[in-house]
Amino acid sequence: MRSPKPTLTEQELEIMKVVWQLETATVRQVYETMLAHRRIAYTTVMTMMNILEQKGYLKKRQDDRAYVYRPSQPQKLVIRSMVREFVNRVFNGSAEPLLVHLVEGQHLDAKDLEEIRKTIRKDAKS
Amino acid sequence: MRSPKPTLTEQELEIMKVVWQLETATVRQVYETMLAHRRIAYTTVMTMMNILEQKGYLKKRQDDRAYVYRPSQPQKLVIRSMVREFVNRVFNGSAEPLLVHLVEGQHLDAKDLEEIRKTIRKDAKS
DNA sequence: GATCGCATACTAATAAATTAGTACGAAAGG
DNA sequence: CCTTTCGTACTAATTTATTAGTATGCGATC
Repeated sequence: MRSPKPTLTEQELEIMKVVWQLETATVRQVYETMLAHRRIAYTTVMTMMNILEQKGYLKKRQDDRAYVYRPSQPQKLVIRSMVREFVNRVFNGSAEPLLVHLVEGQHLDAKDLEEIRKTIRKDAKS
Repeated sequence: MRSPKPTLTEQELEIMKVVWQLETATVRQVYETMLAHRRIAYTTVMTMMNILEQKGYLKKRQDDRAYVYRPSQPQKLVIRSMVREFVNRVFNGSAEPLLVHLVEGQHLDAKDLEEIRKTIRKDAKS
């Protein structure tokens, strides 16, 4: 199972974000957290967490009465591969045009740019 | 019709890329182009181009026997809003972390970074 | 020990995305 | 004119995504 993991759908990502946030979570905890943002059924959350486990994004472990889930990969890694996929899909794999869009599209303000400059400098030395 | 256009699905984006490339295209032209990359039926392409027209991404005009389609918006604009959406979905709207991912994730090589530095400098002055 | 609360397993309804088939008309070629 | 070609319109099968219901079990409480 050297999983080239199936990709996360929109809703699945929402769940993953919550679990990453909580680090470890039961269905109920995720459910409660999501309820704060939108109407959703407990069983919906459960179904999706099961799917996420099948897809290899979550691991579950029995604990007392309920399962406790935890991410099987750090958020950074997963998001990184989502970025890679997006770049492939939209920009045919080349990241530079994405940058141009970000800079030109007012997605980034002056503070961001300063941050980036620093990051680049640091990175460029290594 | 102040269209907050429905978003493009994966396959629809493939079609749009071809049409942007050709600037103006019939179903057959798009079909031929796509055939070079993968097996697909003529009618599939037609169906999708109809959907794209309904969604407001393509305009058609009768010309001789077949319709001629053209993009109703420039590629840059559409892609920009896809980027915005992605940033919203994955990074809760803040673009800076995306940058960090790009830089750290070996998506960008040294030449890219130089390019970006220039872009940023230019942009920062305005 | 019957009932309530909470958990899971299993099932399923609905919607959206993807792919394509069939019918049919116009025109082009013989 | 009849057949082939190419085009559209309309229909639809299949898959994937999204959302949730129902059945059922277990432990705590009255």
